Amino acid sequence: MSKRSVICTTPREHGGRNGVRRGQPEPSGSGVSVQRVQEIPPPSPAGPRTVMAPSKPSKKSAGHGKESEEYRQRRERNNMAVRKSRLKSKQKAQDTQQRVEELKEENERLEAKIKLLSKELSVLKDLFLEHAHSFSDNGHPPFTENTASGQGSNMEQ
Amino acid sequence: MSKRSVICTTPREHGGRNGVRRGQPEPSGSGVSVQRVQEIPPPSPAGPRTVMAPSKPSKKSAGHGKESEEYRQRRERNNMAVRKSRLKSKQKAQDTQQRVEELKEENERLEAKIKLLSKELSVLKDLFLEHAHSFSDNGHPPFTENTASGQGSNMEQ
DNA sequence: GAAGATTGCGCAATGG
DNA sequence: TCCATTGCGCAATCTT
Repeated sequence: MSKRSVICTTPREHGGRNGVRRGQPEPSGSGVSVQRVQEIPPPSPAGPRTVMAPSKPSKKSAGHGKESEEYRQRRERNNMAVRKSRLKSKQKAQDTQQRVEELKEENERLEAKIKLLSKELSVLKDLFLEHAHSFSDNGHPPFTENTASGQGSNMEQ
Repeated sequence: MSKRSVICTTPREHGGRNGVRRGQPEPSGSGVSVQRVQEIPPPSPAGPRTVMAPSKPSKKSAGHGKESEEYRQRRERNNMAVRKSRLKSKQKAQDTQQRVEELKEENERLEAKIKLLSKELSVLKDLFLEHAHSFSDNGHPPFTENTASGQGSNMEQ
């Protein structure tokens, strides 16, 4: 069923990395609020390790620190691309599903039509048989083509 | 159409680690305490960074550190579930796509069959018309049912 | 070769 | 409580 998870959608933030990023205008196309919250409430007791962390983004707006400014901009763009791509993907899946429904419907229609045609054929054949002698009198052989085979059972799907 | 509402105020930082495997990650402050409550995290420390360090096996095996041991176990389980779920999802999408192909093929078959039946019907009708007089001689009116209408054009797809 | 599109992966919230 | 789903961000790739 449709599920509308109302999850929190923090536009940015979540940062897989440590989150928190310096203010960046960045109008994320989605038009989401650019609110950003704080994170990491509980400071780790033992001692926060910082392994891969570049260690100190003190001056983030540095010319082009790998982890600031341009980086952030690229991340944001990629995030948008990802959202877009996923939306598209989802849309496609939905379309495919719908296509299945449509095809199933059409199939039913076609089968119904086949049934009808078969029936008509059957009736006509009966009529033919019923008056076969008439043709015979005229020198016409009843049936010669595969057109007529049985009565109600035609089809070999 | 799942819509996302902006409600949650993500307090914690997501540890979107990179694809690297984390042997013994030590989520120092992962604020995993509260759960299911989405309220603004009162504490808004000025120090925004807090880089969560990936490893650093100091002594994470603390008896039950909120962010170690049980936490890690749960995360791992969830990750497995996620992988499984995604695999399943992907599989389903693939199946659906395949279903479309199958249905399309069947549709073609059905249409071909309809074409054939229509042709047969047409032929029979022609025969009927050709010998209509024979029936007339027998006192049979040519056609009375909707069964026969035109010649080559029957039905409205 | 940089920008955008995909894809795999992990996290967290939520549904069941 | 556990597992399943789902939205999201990051990073590696692939495509353009």
